[in-house]
Amino acid sequence: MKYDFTAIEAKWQKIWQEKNLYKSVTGGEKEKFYALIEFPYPSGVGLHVGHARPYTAMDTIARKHRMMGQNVLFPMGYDAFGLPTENYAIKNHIHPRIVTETNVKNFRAQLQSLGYSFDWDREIDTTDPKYFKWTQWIFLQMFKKGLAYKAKMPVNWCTSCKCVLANEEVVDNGCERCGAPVIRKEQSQWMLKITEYAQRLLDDLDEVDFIDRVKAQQRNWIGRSTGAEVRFGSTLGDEILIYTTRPDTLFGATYMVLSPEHALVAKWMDKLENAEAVKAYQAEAAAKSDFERTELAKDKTGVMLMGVKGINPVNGKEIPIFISDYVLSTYGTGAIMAVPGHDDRDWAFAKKFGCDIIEVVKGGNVEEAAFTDCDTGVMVNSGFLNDMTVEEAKKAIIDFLTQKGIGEAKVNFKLRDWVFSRQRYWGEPIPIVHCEKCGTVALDESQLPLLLPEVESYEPTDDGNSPLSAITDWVNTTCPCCGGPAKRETDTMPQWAGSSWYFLRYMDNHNDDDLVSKEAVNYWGPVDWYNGGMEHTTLHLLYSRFWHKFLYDIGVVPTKEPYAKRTSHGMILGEGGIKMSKSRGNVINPTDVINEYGADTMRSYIIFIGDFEKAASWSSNAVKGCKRFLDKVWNLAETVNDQETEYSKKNESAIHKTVKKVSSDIDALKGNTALAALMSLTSTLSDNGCNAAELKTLLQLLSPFAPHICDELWELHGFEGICSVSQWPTYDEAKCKDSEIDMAVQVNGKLRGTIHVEADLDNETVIEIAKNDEKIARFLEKNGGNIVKTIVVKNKLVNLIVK
RNA sequence: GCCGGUGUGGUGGAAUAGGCAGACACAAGGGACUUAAAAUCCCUCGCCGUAAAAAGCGUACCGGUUCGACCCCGGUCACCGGCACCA
Repeated sequence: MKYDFTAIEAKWQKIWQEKNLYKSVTGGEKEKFYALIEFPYPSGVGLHVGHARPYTAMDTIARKHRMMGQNVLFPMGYDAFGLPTENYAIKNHIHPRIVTETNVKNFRAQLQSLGYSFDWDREIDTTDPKYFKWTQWIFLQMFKKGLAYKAKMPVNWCTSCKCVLANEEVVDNGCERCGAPVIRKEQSQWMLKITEYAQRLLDDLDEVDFIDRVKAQQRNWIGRSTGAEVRFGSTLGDEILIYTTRPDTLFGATYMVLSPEHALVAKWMDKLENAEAVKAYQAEAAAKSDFERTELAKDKTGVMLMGVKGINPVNGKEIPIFISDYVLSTYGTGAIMAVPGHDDRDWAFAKKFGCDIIEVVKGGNVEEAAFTDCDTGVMVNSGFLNDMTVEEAKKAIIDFLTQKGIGEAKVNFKLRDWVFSRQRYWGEPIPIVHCEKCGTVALDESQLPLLLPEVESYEPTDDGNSPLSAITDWVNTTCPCCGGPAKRETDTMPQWAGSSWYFLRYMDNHNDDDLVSKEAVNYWGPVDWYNGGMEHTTLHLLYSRFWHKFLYDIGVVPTKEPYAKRTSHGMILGEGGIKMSKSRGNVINPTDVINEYGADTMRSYIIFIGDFEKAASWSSNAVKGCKRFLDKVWNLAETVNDQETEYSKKNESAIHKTVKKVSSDIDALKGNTALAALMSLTSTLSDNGCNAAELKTLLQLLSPFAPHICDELWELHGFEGICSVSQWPTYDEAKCKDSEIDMAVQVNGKLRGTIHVEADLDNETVIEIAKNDEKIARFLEKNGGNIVKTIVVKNKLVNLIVK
């Protein structure tokens, strides 16, 4: 019989579905295992091979854990709100809901054709009102706790999407999604106070098993720094609050810099002798895009404020004050003390503007360059701090500032609050109304979900308003508080909203009364293993940790962290290592591969392609290699016609070794070497002859990778039950050893031969055999010398040291 | 500049509690089967060298530790990812 993968795969996908084979039930005796992958955005293009990599890898893990007897939750859903759907809808005059439905249907079919063992009863869709009811509910809870607030502020505005972006969504000064330039725009926006959770988001990284690069990237993004806030005086009487990480260098502060937007500048404007120049600089800075502001980084610009001086609180010295855009209004206090002797930027600025440079830490030459790498230095020119180390001085100055009431220790974060509103149609409506009398009022929970109105046009507007603002029927409503006329909030939520909690909904997706039941979340939480893309590290992954901590605080979830473990996969590149793209025409469609070679080949190849964490390039030839392997397995199975239940002596150790290797490799995300081991085992069994017991184990080990062919061969050989839910084979450590082995023989650390010996011989015997080996003996004779030392690594090698 | 990572045959990649570098596969070459092709099977396949061996060289580069280093340590270079005037 031929290996007819098309028929086999259709047959088994149907059986799995009909039997609900991969259903997970909440509760029970079995140990739970919650495996999660990032749900896709169902775009019109369909599933990409880039999706297939993490999905297939996690499917092998889920399948193996299920076979090991665990209760596995492995769900799938759709993150379906978002701009591409909306843009497609606008262009083709189809409602985004219809577009979404079509795309989801297509995605589901593609996912099923790959044979993933999802529990399809738990499928979710973020655009389903039954789902986004709870997204809105969480927003309301945040609003009630003061974590969601509206603020007018400069925001990132994507010129193409006509919509604001979160800081996390700006990449290289462009839009993360479409790449169009991002400009700054003053606009009133909904914000979420993620900064309130900054310390906890940082601290709790210690408690989770995330790969290091994810942790490092999140730590970087949160950007904690410690230092002090210090109140400087001014000759106009106002206090100037600055933040510094180097309070020890306070005596070296020779000038101050305020950001151009700093409130004191406006306050002082009337009294400034050069108000015109100052205003001109402010206007110039405001007109600069973020891109220009960073482009010009090397050349410092600024204007001195004439008519006011700062007063250094530790020595009473009057120092000049500048405004310059190298000081950011959004970080710290928007004002700094400049210590040119020990900060590169201050040094560059001081040189250009002729400010004094004072050395306060010995060790460098501050006339040549700022001495910044000075942790081990000793203080000078610093009054009572003189002769202290930098570390001692930091402590002493903070004590001093605190005592005198002119400053205190302060922690700062780079993390900013999350800009949460979007001026687009296809997102969750924000369940808020604006009432002239009562102000900003939350909808009553009983009014959730707040549905999107039907509209004729979803076109975004240039004036910064959402398309919803034009739907007066919908906008005009009554205030839930006073019953008077009120207007609905017309901005919608960003795509990251629905994905910030979706893993909770999988646990209990049919619940109409709660976001998730206590029973379900206590049983399934936290996610045991979450795999996803590195590109989400400071977006979705951080946001969802934040939401989860909030839900923990209000008692909805029992754990501080949503995910116990996080791994990440590398990209799949096109043939020759070039990025896949439509314009290059090198995009691989999984469906084409499945049609030509079958899902099992597709799955095997995507696992075999290389190191899971690294980028890998597609190779059509290598796909054929995996097909050949499955053909070999098929052909091998055809040679088996006995009813044997024990492994043969000949194959025993090979089988045990392979069970061991495959078992550990799957959980180490090393499916590539697991498959290599299975290829070797298949060759061994082909050479030695294969009995039913051996075939059975081979099929079980291969099943997580290529489940269809294994279920089919299992059935053809009359094994009991279904292979993909059979019990995972075990191995005996003692039987993983060969009775005879090859050992390397080195002389002075260089390989000179090998000996074939019984395993586990004692050192003396091995050394004797090695010395008397023909090749070695000849070598020793030729090169002379006495053996002065011998090293034996058991069952591996002998090293003879000769002088 | 800061943080993280990577560097191994023609190619994808194996091998790290320091112990035979190149598993497994792709490509290439040779052979068998075939009227022929496809498929399949067998052999070769790091460099250099040889009739064949042997010897020599080889995991980005330089150096160190060790009986022994792709692996550990110090330094250098290249590339990839993230952040970036964050005081």
